[in-house]
Amino acid sequence: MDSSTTIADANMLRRSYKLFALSQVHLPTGVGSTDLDRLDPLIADKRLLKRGETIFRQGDASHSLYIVRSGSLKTYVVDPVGGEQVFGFHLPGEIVGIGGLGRDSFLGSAEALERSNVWALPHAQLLQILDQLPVLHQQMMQIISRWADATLEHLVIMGKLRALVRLAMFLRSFASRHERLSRDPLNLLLPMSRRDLANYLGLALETVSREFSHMVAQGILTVDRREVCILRPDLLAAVCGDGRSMHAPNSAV
Amino acid sequence: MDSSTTIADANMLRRSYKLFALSQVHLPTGVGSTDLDRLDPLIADKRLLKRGETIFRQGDASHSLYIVRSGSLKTYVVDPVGGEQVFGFHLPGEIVGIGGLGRDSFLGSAEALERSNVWALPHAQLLQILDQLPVLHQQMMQIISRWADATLEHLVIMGKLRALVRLAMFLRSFASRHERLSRDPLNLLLPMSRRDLANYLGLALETVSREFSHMVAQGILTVDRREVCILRPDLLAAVCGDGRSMHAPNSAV
DNA sequence: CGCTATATTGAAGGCTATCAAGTCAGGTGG
DNA sequence: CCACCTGACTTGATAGCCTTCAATATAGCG
Repeated sequence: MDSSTTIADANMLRRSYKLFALSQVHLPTGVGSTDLDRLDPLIADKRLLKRGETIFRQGDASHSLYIVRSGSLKTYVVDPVGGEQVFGFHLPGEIVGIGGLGRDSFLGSAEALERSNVWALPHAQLLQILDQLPVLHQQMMQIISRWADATLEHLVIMGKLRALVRLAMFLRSFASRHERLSRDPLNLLLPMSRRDLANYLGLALETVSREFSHMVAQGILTVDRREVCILRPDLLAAVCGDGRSMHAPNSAV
Repeated sequence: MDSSTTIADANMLRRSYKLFALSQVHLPTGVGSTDLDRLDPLIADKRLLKRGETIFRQGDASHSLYIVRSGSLKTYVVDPVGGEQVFGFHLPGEIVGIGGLGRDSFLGSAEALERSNVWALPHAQLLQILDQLPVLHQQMMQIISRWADATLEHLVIMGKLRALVRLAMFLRSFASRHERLSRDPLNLLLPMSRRDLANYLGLALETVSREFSHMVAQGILTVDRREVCILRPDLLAAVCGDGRSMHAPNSAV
């Protein structure tokens, strides 16, 4: 990295960070909600969604990316026959609609899991900004990169893992996202229903419930509705590590 | 176009070429073999891989993008415990990068399934090529978008579909890629082993073999080792359409 | 020619889906 | 305020698809 470039871009970067502040990308300390708040007047399209409302639906014309400001969303596709497949849950600071980039329409739908605030960022505006500030491309790439990461992780989970391991891996992943939001990574509040979670994990609703109970019985966590408390992070990690295949010995403490 | 835009795009591509990693996408249709052939003298690093050799391995420093010229590859990740998960198979004309996807190192590995020719596009050369083929600038998002398409299709397959349906969907998808290569879409030559295919589909090796036999028994196709002949495309499509859930009646013709 | 890897096929068992009943929380209306 | 109802969740029993173990057959290869 060339330092003069870094310095020269510093100003633009600071101005532009507000676009991506608190996004999925880790930002330098000091770039916080203040910068994001300065973006406020630039965002023309702000929406307050109630539970169950959608930002966009599969097939809608795609012209914007969306930044979750509060609340949470799920994204999913409906396959031709009517089956639904959830492929992500999105917390504040995260960006949805990436699947609509470079296409005329969205690949899937995005629905609010609770009362949520969402900011729309039109592609045109985004491209204009990126053209003027190449430095931001790295930010953009990291955002897309994170999205790809999450998708690949999802694929691994769906691949050939036992139900217990799938749930454990999800909880660990969700906990780390919780932490990024300065929330307690051991006290999770799941915004999604058991049905959505089960769908995401490629399991039946009842199986998810059963595996929750299983971990509670082992003292790994406590569960009260959608409130999950991780009592033994070490055991939770052990569950993920052990269950590599289909045949995991129950003897695994 | 002004120079600043060009520079901006170049930066964007420089930052983002790693995103092509693990993609199943084709080059944009506007970049056909003619254009690829024009690139020939520009490509310094052309590699002939034997079966089992890798272009790159998970964790290697990522500095190049790869175009499959002949043969075929598989991309996969090895999860911490040793399990392997195949993400995709890549035919001629398709792009395989590696990608730390926004990182410095590759997210997975790419291995030749047969004797294959692969062109490497190091960072510096990529920039030159992009200057000569500005169409790539405009279509990069579409390439990413196609990658997203393929990944989501993979997710749907792994989600909650019966083994028979997974295999049928894969065959249809593979047939369409065959067709894009001007090959007979009804006479497939699968480059991957049953093990890799099973892994990709999230099934056991034997299950894939069994479902092949099942379709043969129904007269949908003939199978001889890795040679698959689709006799009844209509029935194959019906299999995909019917088996939406876990409980598909065997009565389906 | 024999060895190895790949693939097919069979049998038994397990993990998970499905069906079903029951519990609980939240919202509504009398 | 309370009864009722609806939806979300839990728990149990059964069935089924797929995995695993095991044996066999065939193609590729030195």
